[in-house]
Amino acid sequence: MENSKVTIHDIADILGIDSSTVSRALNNSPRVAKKTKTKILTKAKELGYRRNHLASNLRKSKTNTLGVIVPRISRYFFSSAIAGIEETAFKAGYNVIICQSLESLEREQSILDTLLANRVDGVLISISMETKNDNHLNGLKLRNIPYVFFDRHCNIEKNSNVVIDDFEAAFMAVEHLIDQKCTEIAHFSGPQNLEIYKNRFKGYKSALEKHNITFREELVISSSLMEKDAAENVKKILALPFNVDGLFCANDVVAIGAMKYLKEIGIKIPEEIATVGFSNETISSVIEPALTTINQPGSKIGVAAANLLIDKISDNTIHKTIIVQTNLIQRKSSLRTYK
Amino acid sequence: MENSKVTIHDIADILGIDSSTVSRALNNSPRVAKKTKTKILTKAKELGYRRNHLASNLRKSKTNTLGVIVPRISRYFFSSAIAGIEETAFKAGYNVIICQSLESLEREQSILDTLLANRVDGVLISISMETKNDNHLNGLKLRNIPYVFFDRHCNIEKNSNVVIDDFEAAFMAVEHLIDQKCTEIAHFSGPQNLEIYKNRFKGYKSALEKHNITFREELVISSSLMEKDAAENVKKILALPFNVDGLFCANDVVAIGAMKYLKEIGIKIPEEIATVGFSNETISSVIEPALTTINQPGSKIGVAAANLLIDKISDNTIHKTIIVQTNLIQRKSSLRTYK
DNA sequence: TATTAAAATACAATCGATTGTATTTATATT
DNA sequence: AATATAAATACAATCGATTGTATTTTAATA
Repeated sequence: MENSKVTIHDIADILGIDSSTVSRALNNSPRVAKKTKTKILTKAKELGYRRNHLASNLRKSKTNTLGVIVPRISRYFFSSAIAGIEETAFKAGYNVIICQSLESLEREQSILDTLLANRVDGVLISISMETKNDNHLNGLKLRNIPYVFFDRHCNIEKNSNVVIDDFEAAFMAVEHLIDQKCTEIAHFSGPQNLEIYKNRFKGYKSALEKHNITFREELVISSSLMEKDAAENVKKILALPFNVDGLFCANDVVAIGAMKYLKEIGIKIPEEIATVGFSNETISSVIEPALTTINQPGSKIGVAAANLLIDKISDNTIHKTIIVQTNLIQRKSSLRTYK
Repeated sequence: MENSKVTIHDIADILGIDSSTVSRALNNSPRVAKKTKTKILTKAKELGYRRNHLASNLRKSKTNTLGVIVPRISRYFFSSAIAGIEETAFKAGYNVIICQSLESLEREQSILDTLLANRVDGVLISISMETKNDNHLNGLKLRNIPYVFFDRHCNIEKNSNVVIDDFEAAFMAVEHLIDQKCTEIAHFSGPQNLEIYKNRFKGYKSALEKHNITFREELVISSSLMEKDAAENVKKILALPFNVDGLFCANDVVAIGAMKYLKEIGIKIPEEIATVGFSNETISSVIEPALTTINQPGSKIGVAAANLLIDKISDNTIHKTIIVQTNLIQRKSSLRTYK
């Protein structure tokens, strides 16, 4: 007969011992004799006892809850990161509150308020496109609540991050285009306040330099990287007096938007414009031609971020940046027969 | 100077009144004089007071937390449902714990244990493919913890559900294929223990009957509806002595898998086989030809389910089934020039 | 056996907010 | 002004688990 209302006092009363001993036994404290422990554990099981986390947490002033803030839960990368976070957190006895900023700084701030009100033990955050710094994390800093950035981070010292090497990944992607004999490569970049897009841009530029390809400012277009931006960006590029034959996009969504528009106006991919994206969304393997892209291991990043945060909860003086390996997935959108 | 350690006692001490009055003031009780209320509220704001939910919930024995169980968070339908749930729950002052069963009954059971241990106030669940009934919800029933099924439900009386009309949607989809002059329509169905797949099948059959098209058992294939099942299913269908010219799939994932394979072996879509899916995943508008499918409004379903659960939390005698409207999105995979 | 150290258990305060009951203060009525 | 009534506030127990300190029991040593 499982009854949720069984408390340590009930067990104590039945066994004629003190509730503090019961508590210690249930926490496997060495201060309780083995014989008593088994007696208590048996009775607890028999009565269907379940620890009341509210009471326990109140006493310990811990909530065993982590807050997670992502721009959008429906993006495949974030949903797999969340899956990794949940998995790790649960194993360590933490619950997770998931919130989406929808790319709005204002929402991000109000979410942080909510998380504070809920006294989370730590926060995992991937910042919105509008976010320029970590000022709005002041509440966390003041209360010494640890936080870890993952993927979209702030370039600020003494922060902890789990990220990929955006520079290297972009470098790899662009070098691949060059390898496919592209000579005029355009780049669709994201908001330049975000480190990841800055670094992807730097990687792009650096790859061009290495291979002695002229870098042209006009071929770099920053946008919010939504599907709706794609056609506009493509038009701008095509209006230029350069014969663009390669396109490196800072995410898959804009890459796919661009491909759709290019196909619409009859430009062949990859023959006329070889295209590479970033993130490996589910759609990318489905579109035709399938999109070459950088694979970001979402789940792995989630696991690493959660573990780092849990470490920081016991010792918030830890400052660490973990870099997770990415790889280039070569698909048809960029593979062309050498001319 | 915001300090998270401010309690009602601090406020009470400073103002020289009792903490119970402070508590009542903060809860806007009519038992406190207006003047005192403003005095307390002002001081609370000044000190940066934040209610400790742990203490409050312990006393009220409520957690203000909802549990959500979905098969897989990365499916677009579920992530948008979750977004709707979060939104609604937050507004009503609830937190949400999200868990994924990964289509495993065993995991679903252990998640329910975790949710019980966390004393959630209610549960929203979309059952796994392995789940056959609601026996494993016994823990919830015993403790009178309300729960609401959404999308994937159990066909059990006195349960509350937020669902779509799978029968009607399937009927609509198949009628559309018939309208496109398909005469031998195959159906890829899901596990028959799930109501939604049973109903989609019934809708399929009923549409055939209405239009005097012979129903053939061999043209119905049940599988787990994963991408890996698709090619296998298609092979079975093509091996039959019927000239299949239409395909209605119980979800988009298997539909897309089927399309990929059909294209591979040179069968033209929609000319030779017109195809319709179910759920409107993101990929479906991207694949070529774009997939005709049933649009399930995930966010709307999430909102409705959360609202219904919150209602049940105040009165668990409510038993209600809400049906959310779907619509058919016609795309190229099924639209063929009339022969 | 007496004494001491160590092991096991009991006592009691605490975490912060809530709420039924008791008491004080203010207002209204005759 | 005296009394009755209502309004405002104070008191104190409670939710269930944890934990420092005190006490009792057991084991060890002389």
